[in-house]
Amino acid sequence: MTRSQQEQEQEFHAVTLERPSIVDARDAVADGIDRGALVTVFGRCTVEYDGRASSTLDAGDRHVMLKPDGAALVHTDEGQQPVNWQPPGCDHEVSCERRDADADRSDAAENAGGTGTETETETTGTTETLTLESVRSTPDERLLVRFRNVLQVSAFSGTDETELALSGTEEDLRQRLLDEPDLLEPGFTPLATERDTAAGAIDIYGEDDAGRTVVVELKRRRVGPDAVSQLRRYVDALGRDLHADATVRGILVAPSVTDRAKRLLTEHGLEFISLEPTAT
Amino acid sequence: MTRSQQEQEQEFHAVTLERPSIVDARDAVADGIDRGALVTVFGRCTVEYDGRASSTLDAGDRHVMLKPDGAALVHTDEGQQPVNWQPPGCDHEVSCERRDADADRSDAAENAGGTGTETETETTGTTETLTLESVRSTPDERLLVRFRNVLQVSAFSGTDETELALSGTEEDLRQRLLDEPDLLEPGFTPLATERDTAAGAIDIYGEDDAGRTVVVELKRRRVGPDAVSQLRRYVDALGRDLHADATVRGILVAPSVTDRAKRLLTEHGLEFISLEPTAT
DNA sequence: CGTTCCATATCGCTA
DNA sequence: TAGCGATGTGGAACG
Repeated sequence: MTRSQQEQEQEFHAVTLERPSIVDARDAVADGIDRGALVTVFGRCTVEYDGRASSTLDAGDRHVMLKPDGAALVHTDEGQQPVNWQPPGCDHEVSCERRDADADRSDAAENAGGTGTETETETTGTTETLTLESVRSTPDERLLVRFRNVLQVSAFSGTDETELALSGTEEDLRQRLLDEPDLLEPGFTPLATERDTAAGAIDIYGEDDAGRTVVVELKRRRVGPDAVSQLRRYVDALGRDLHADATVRGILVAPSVTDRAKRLLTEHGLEFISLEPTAT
Repeated sequence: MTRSQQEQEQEFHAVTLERPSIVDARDAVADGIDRGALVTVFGRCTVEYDGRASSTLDAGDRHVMLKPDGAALVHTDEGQQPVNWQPPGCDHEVSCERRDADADRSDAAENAGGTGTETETETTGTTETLTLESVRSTPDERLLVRFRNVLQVSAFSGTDETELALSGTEEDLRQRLLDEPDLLEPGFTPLATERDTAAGAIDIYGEDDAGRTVVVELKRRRVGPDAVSQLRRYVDALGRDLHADATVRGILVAPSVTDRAKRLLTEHGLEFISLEPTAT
């Protein structure tokens, strides 16, 4: 094995502790963070969040992931979304805390202090907690996870230089229409994309065969009222930007529209063309 | 230890395999899924998705989570969001596949078939893959993760009966305004919430001290043009629903607005009141 | 189921 | 950094 291969191998590994002590867990998490690893902790914990909003979560068994870019994720056994999280850019800190054994059940006891209740209880078995804290600024946000029981700590190292190749996006729909403008209507001529107006940028700006200005708003999927409002904003703004007498057509391009959106389109003299991001 | 405690203990545990064989990994994943555990796999894999859109991801080291509710998450070491995923409601399947060693680098070789290239290569060391597949319908979607190298498989069992307590939401802002209507303006009287119109439901519907109809749209944070359009839709719709001569005021309530939104408000004769979800 | 709208939305781009 | 709009948005409430 060459030196290069050794280094690569060294980068691709996992360290796992099962049922570690709180202190061992702390050391493993700290080491993983220091080495730029992706760290996971599974166990019984409470969660507190304060920042754009505030939340608390009582004790339960959850999976926590700390990423080297500063992101933090707390997952329960349900849902695609984490129950609590922190965006990339945070500083992760890990520590041990000696807490009142009742504190995790009721934060009312948080300020009780060492009043002799630090003995073990039959339900918790320990008064020590593994504390994970992820903090960032702009906006100021703080996530706090306290484990009273840790079943597993892991630190994963690896490489991922690849990029996702995705198709079926609004960008694909745009290319499809620019490649074949007649899909909108015969004689349509695209003149610009992302054309700026006082209300924002128009997806596709062009002219119809009669020389009338056309504003095209693209959506990759079935649309509701919000997309109609968006198109309307652009048509209004362009009408002001150009002469007051100029005729501006607004066309929504999407696979389909809801009934309410259809009504709004009609109400405001806007049009709809059914088109999907990829050819069927 | 009582029987009840034993059962509870049995529910809270983790099974971990480090550097398992592909076959052992398959068995551990299958067992975890069968037992309703949260299963994680870390290793070098490729990912394919097809459904609402389509995507492919070349080989890299990633963390995969399979939840008992059918959700699947593929995480790299960066970003809060998974690089690929599947929503709850999927069926997870796990299997071993014998594949052409080059197949994971280029799917062009996928249909090559057994043409004698199944010998091990120096870079992969094996031609077997651990394949995770998560499928659902409505819409038809399929996620396929193929591991060439598995560093860890874990299956976590636990309980989480708690619910998140969250504050600082739009609902809090609504309650704040309903409790103290003068925060909007002296003499404001709320008459209904979620009042339905042809354009959708109004957050708060009421009257000012002069008996004029008031439409209030709430946002928990700083708003842009979309919120103004939304308010405008409701005001327009209510104007049609009521008599044509009725005066309808539209008031946007949020912590702050962007310049462009401010301009749109003025353009359409709408108003703005600065208010946050929670008292400062 | 589909529709509608909120979200600690997140993410990428641009001025 | 803030604004703006897309997202395989996800999720809940409602019809």
